[in-house]
Amino acid sequence: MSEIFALVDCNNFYASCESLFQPKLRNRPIVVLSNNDGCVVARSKEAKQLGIKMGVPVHQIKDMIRQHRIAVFSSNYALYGDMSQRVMSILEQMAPQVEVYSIDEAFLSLTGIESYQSLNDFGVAVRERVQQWTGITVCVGIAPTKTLAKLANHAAKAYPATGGVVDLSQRERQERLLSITPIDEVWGVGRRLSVRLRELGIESALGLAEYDLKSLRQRFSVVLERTARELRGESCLALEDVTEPKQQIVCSRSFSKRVESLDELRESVASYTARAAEKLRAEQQVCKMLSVTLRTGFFNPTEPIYSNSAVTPLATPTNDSSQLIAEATRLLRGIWRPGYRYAKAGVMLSELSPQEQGQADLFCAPEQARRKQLMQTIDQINGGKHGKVFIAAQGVQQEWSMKRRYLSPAYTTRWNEVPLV
DNA sequence: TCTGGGGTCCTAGGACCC
DNA sequence: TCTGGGGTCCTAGGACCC
Repeated sequence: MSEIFALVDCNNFYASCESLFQPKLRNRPIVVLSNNDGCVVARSKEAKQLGIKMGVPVHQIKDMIRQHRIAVFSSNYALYGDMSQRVMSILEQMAPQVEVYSIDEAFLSLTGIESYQSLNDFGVAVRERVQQWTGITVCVGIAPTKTLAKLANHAAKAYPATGGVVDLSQRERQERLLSITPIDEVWGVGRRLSVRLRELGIESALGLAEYDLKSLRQRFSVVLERTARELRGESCLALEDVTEPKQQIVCSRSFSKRVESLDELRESVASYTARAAEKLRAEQQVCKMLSVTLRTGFFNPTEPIYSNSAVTPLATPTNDSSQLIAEATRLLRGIWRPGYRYAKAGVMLSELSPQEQGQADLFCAPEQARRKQLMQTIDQINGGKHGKVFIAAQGVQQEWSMKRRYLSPAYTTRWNEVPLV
């Protein structure tokens, strides 16, 4: 039996989440900004129509914002994460297997459902239910490989006449779409590769699909060869519905202002470490390696540039916040230099392994057991996220912490911010 | 003034071993 | 005069994704 995948992708996800709770914004241009309110990371349909590009720094479009009365939001990940879970749980009810691929998209396995339901009807049903139950509009692309399903989804978004569902299970339809799809829109072909492919005369997705596989592998890599095979309809990428444990955890942020003092840097690095350690504990893992990075800005040519990082192994693998903060602070002291205006710092935990459960506790030192208890208690109070209880080294004022001037309320995750009707 | 953050996979090349 | 070759492991860097 041949495989069938669907890719379900939310339309303009962050912007849709925002307008959902402010109906007067419907049909108006909306942009959502990156952390620190730096660049545009999401746009409503109307904002796209105004020609606002993904990733553009917000200060470059401030005239447009005023002129077209564009609604501007800081990223509100509490809201988007919660809406995402609602959408995903509907998909899990409807499809036998689901791979949550990102905050706003999921691959489904539809293998076998054709015997009792048309693929297109299934796509339409998914679209309608998600719309009705969450208010979010999705598009559905259906095809025998993930890469083709991506392409189908792209077409469903680009051509409203499709009604938001494209079934590419027929070979003739695949070829027609491949021939009109520019090479850089193929999943797995980024900016660099598309330049090199065009030099070889490969302009369209069809061009890549029909290119000699062996020379693709020789000139590029097995990855691109796989993409070409997938475009031909040969499934090389399986549905990964069991999530593998993470291999590394990163927490880094740009500051809201330039930071020079070691004290403030220490606060920020302590905060990022605490956040990373929370994620590590939520994963039920421990880490063996810790690294700290920091850098100045590099857009301003008049400022001296400096960037550095330091890494250390841990004596015993751990996920204890205070222990990790102590090490991170030590690393930071080693790479901090006075006289620079720092723009960003970050922490990375790596060489992760599963946390030992149960029995091992019996033999670990009482002090260690107490610390473990303390971390568990903190996580419980904070609900597994960062919250009210924290370690003093993180600082209280946090003047460096990121700008979020246009943050919407936590409509769905905080009782006192629930929308009133 | 103002330019995000968090991940994965693959490859080439060096170190080392026999 | 003649100075091997194959294998593994690790790391840094490049490319991609959202």
